[in-house]
Amino acid sequence: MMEESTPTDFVRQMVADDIDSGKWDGRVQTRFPPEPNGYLHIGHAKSICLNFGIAEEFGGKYNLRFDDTNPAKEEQEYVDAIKEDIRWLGFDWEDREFYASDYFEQLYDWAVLLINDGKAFVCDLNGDEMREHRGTVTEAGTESPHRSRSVEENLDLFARMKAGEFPDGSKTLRAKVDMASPNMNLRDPVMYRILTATHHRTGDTWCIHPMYDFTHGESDSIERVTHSICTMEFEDHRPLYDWYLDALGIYHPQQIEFARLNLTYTMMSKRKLLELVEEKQVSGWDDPRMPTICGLRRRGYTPESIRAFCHEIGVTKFNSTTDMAVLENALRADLNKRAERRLAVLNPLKVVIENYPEGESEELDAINNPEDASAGSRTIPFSRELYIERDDFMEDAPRKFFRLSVGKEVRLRYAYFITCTEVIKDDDGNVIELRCTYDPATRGGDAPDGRKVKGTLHWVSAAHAVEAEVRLYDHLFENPDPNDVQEGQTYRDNLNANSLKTLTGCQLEPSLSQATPGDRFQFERRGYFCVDTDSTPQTPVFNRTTPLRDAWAKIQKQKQKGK
RNA sequence: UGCCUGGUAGUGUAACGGUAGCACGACUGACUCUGAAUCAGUUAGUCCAAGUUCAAAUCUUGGCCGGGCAACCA
Repeated sequence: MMEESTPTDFVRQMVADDIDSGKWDGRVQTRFPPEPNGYLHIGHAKSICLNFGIAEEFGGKYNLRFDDTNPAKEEQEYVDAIKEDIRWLGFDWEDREFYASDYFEQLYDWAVLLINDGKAFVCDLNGDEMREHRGTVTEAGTESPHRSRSVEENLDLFARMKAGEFPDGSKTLRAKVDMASPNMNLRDPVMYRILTATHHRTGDTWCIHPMYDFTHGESDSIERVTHSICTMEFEDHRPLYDWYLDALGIYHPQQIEFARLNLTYTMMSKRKLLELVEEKQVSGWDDPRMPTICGLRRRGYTPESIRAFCHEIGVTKFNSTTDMAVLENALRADLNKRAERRLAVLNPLKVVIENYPEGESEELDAINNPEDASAGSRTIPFSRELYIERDDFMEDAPRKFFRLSVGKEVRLRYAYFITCTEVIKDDDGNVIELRCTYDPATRGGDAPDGRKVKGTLHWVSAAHAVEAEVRLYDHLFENPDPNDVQEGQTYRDNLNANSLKTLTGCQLEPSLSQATPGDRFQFERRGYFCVDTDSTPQTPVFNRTTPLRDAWAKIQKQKQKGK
């Protein structure tokens, strides 16, 4: 149990207080209630980590419950994807996988009970009429003309609604609360609507389906949930949550609201994410630029980094936007510790070592992960013709440029010191090849005479290299707030045209030919990369998960600004 | 305009009437066979105004500003 680990946020505080006071007999029971109408995103991860994390920390249980009361929008595909994502995040709900639709029978009985108590009635108003009767935020609504129907008539009508005697939308069951309430949710809310659609679980058994408000608290009650944690937009619904439970006189959990996650350069709106997918702005829900769990997974994020992030950002009730850099920091911190290093040249420039014998090669030792000795080492082949990164060479190099240029000596990582002697250009003046010499005495990367070089470059042996496609990703949106657009524009106008750059002809060290989809590496001096699901042994495809911090790029950027 | 909520460095958060702290970012510097990582340091904050108190980010009152709510969605 909790020893000295003090509560870190107001929700945990509340749970700890309840344990101390014995409010729920020391029990902690939470739930994560997704609607299976879309894919989970990083915002859901925050909720999952909160709900499930609290149960874990306080020795309680957590349920996965699908809030599937709207067959028009929900699909089995989403149920499967949601389960996969939560499992990947590292949570196990054991046998506690529930569906609101499992409670339809009980919910119906409870609705009948409310009718019998005179607390619910069948209403014939259509959508437009109901809207007119609802009033406005400043004016009270007017009661439905059907509000005073007798219990018998209501019972009869509701039974016939269930039996399918009336067309969709022609009648509703409504709670009799208060048409004058300043809280719109309490103005005789709809409990049931007639909606004929095949449900992914109940099929065509039901033509009436309960609304969220009449389902959620009741489901929590059935599952003996102690703390029903949800996002702020349900705060106004809490009075109704409480009203139903009290009217029914059943077990009454506590609803607690927290602020949803916002992240810069992306968005969490399920509706808009769906639009991006449907409009083919991205390749799918798992496009590596998407904030979805499956997108992050394909991008190369680790579940551990996502959980660490969710822990770091805390939980409050005020709306805020977390800097994407915080997520990236959690990612790099994790990957730095576990990703094996490899040498990979993304934009190859050919280098010929003139004093290295033709047709020969040798194996050099390379450390797999300097942060983890147990990762061991590997060998990489070296030969006369190599590739280095194009921007590791400059003809007119500034003083601070520590890399290669004519007459300068640098180290090839784990290999030799080389000095550039000549630049070869094509007819247009483009650099197409460098001629260099190497110092055989520096084998392994150290000079016996103790001389130092300022730069160390990554490289691959041309003859041994594996050719690959590499996809470079950047923010999906230009603006930190995608919805910050001019009049008449939408978030679409904010899409970053350069969010995906595909590089072909990249040259990787040969050990990478063994990599399989999902494998993560650090390409030294470049960033963290993972093998994409599109990858095949013939044409390997790597995604750049995130670049390494780049002090040199920063210096250049500052110089450009200064000019 | 009514109701519900909330305002602490640039950003995200902590401080439970008693020294405003942490993380990310930014900026220095050290170290370096990754211009990475690591280490050290700098920067910068209680929305405003009154009040209560020996003492207020915290309590009171009044402003100001932000978010949510008028689906037979969740």
